[in-house]
Amino acid sequence: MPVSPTKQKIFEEAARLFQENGYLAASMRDLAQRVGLQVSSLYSHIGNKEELLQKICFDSARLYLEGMKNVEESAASPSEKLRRLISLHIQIATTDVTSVTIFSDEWRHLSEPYLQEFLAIRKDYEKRFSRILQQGIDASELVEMNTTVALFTILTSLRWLHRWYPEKRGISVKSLEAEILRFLFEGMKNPNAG
Amino acid sequence: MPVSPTKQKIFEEAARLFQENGYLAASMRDLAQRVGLQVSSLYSHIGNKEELLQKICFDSARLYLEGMKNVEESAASPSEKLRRLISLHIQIATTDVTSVTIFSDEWRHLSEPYLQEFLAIRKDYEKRFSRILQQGIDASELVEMNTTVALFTILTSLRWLHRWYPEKRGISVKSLEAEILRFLFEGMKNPNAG
DNA sequence: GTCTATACGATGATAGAC
DNA sequence: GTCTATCATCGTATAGAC
Repeated sequence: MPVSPTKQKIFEEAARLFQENGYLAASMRDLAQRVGLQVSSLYSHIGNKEELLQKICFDSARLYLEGMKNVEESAASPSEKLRRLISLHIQIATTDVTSVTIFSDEWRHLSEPYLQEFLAIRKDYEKRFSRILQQGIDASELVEMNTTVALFTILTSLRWLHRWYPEKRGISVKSLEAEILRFLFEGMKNPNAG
Repeated sequence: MPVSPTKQKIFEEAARLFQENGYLAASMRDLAQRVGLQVSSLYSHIGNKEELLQKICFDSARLYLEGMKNVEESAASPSEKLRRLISLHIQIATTDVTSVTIFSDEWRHLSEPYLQEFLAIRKDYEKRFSRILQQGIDASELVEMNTTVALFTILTSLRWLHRWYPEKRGISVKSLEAEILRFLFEGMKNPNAG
């Protein structure tokens, strides 16, 4: 079903506004001005402010979950799956910047029951991510390590991209990805160090 | 100069409140209730709400800068300096949880000129961190790599600790630190992989 | 669907008595 | 320094005319 152009624009401007100011500091008055409507007119298209946040958060979550599903169903080795997951995060962070920022930082302003639902999805994602790490260890492709520490170090380490990338387009996504993958897999120590 | 006990308590409760709710969602009414005063009485001790945020942000910044200075002035090798810096971050994140959370996430609500001042300090810190990375590369202790990517990957990768640590005391700071240092320096690939 | 007008609560902050 | 009382402002959201 098609979404009306006005509604479309409201969601787009909301994403930009939430990213710039944060959800709480972004007012419906600001949003209305950007869209070119009176505040009350917004409510002909949406129910309330949080609905905007919900859509952004759960749409982003879906991107990650779909990516995870693809990776899980592939026949790749555990470490190759891991590479693809990291690549997925970089891809999303660099192509859907506004959404990812909100998804990453503003989900905490969801009200119940959406907050619980969101956290459950995230926990599920982390669990499936951890499982792949463990499979890599079991297959001796990855070194023996605490998978919880590894999980959060990996996931968190990718969370500067969506804030940093829009400003510094000097580096291509391709080489950025190669650099990050090398860092996480090989570490930064020179193996030939004296 | 000593700080009055009431003022002390106001700052402590503010730190906790800001951490739990975020700066914007934390109201002076909430704070007054926690301190056990009427709202107006708070203003006998502080000028305004943002003053609380400023103190927390710049106090935290000072911790990192002092740590950086100590490391820079030491005679250690570049990679040893890097180890100490990472250790510093882990130390601060696990001992000063409330402040670090606010320092990490809520600085953006500083108003001018404090915001600019804060960003300048942070930029200075990142520059000095990068310099040590570059020295490590020049000394062949670290592998050839993009120092910007490395910088942000390292700094960001440590930013889950202050959110995660308070709940999961199962692991000691010592072994947490060892695990993280190993991950960042050696990577997660098994060097003996077939 | 958009407008004008408005309701209504919460916010940070102040005035002035004690 | 603390209190009670109050202010001005801004927030989300609604009512009802066109």
